[in-house]
Amino acid sequence: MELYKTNQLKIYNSLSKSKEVFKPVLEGNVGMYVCGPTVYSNVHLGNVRTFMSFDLIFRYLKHLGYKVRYVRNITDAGHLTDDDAEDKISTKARLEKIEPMEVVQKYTVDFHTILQKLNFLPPSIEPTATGHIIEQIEIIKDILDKGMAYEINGSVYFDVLKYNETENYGILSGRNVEDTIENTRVLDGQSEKKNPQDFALWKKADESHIMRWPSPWSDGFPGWHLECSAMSTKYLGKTFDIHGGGMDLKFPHHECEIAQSKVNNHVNPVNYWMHANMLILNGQKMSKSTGNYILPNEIFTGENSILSKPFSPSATRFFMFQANYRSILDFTSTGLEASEKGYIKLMEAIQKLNKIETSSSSSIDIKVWKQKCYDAMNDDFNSPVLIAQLFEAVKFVNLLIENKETLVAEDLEEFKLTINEFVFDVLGLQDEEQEGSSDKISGVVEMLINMRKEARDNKDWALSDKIRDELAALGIQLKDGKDGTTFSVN
RNA sequence: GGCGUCGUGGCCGAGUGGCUAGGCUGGGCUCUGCAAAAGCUCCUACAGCGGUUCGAAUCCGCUCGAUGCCUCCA
Repeated sequence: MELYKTNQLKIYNSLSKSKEVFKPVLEGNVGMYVCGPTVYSNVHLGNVRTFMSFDLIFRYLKHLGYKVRYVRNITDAGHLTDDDAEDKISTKARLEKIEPMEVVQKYTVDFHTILQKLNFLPPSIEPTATGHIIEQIEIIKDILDKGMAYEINGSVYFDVLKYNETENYGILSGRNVEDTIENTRVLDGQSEKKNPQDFALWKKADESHIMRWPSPWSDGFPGWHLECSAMSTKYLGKTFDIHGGGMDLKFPHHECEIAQSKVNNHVNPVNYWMHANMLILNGQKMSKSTGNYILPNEIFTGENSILSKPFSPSATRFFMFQANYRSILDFTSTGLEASEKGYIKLMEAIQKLNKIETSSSSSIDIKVWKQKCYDAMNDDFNSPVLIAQLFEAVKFVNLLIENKETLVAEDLEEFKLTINEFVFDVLGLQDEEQEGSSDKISGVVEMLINMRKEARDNKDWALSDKIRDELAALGIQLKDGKDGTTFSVN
């Protein structure tokens, strides 16, 4: 039987600001849409955090036995910048003297490379904005037909005030339109809009604009928020289960998506809105535009002044998951160091699992422990609490090795299976140490361990310490236990 | 200015009324030829002020501080 039938998953819904029991539209199936990156520069660690949070969510939903269709888009059409009315991708193209789609290609490849290093599962569908211009134009036509948008000088704008007469613009972000009127800054080039809070569905392109498509209104490009409505509806339906994204997209992006879809389809597009919180650096949000960011590759190579050393992808994943996805997380080198040590400790315990011997009785209640793991994840994907339970398991492993605790064969199997499922399938960690050391190296080290044992038996401390110290210098640490010596590669 | 979020022990980070996070660091003990590893153990905190309550880190109010959004942003 599928696990979701016996596990009550609760999800924090940004729309209701509370945890709700998760009930998908279609039993056993989940439709999830996450706003992907705008591919005009290298993806930074802050971007990665959001996608990693949803990678965890995707993995756990799958683990529970749901059939998940996970759609994560690539925004390759660019968005307007506020000062020059030129979109980001064509700005970058001019700067680097290459074609816009070349920029898109370059940074899409970078995005995929980074996520692969970090052991992300690929989404089910990864649609692009430029591949769905026709769908977007159709939605604009429909919104115009329904009288919720107006055309001026070849551009089309959504009429927020009119929409708000019958619907609630601000339902997600907690704003009300009256406040928005008073507090919207006056920006240049927006005077053609009826009201400052109206947002563009279609923008007419001026002569210099490279990325442009024909439409009934002008040669131009789609507005800021339309692509996600178009693609989520196309692949997941008018109402789907989960829509995710970074906290900074809540307003206006997601608010606008709701408005567009509501007019277009007369139903609420999303049942559960999920927002991942920001990763901060030097006390401020990581952001491309302010230059306050760190790139994943800089972590893997250690080439950044704030880092004391390089850190592996799995250590980075572990660091992220030691905080809840809804909390602000502060990125520091010392924080990563602490997580790395914890991660190594966990991996070492897993390597020791097959050395545990079975017993005629169990002194640990594995079912109780296992349930705590599920309880943690069922409580809005509480990965830090899951990790705390995994450290409980580490303690168990060490005690079992020393025969201070015992397990019968059946319990031991369940214990091993549960650890492996949560560590590798759900958290998506990898045993990098194991992969780094080949069988040949293991054989050589085992040989040296045996030689050292002979030396120790002969009380030849000079030789035994020499073997130990020289191996340590090579990054191989020997660990003397009651039942012999083991080693780990750093 | 408006709409939010947050303020937990040396550090990072869970925790929404009474019971415990967990990791890292540091101290002690056990084990060990020594060391490391491992185990046990100690350092027991909730920004401030007031209120509700038999009882609050947890609920309410105010103050202070931090931060996000309000313009593209994960």
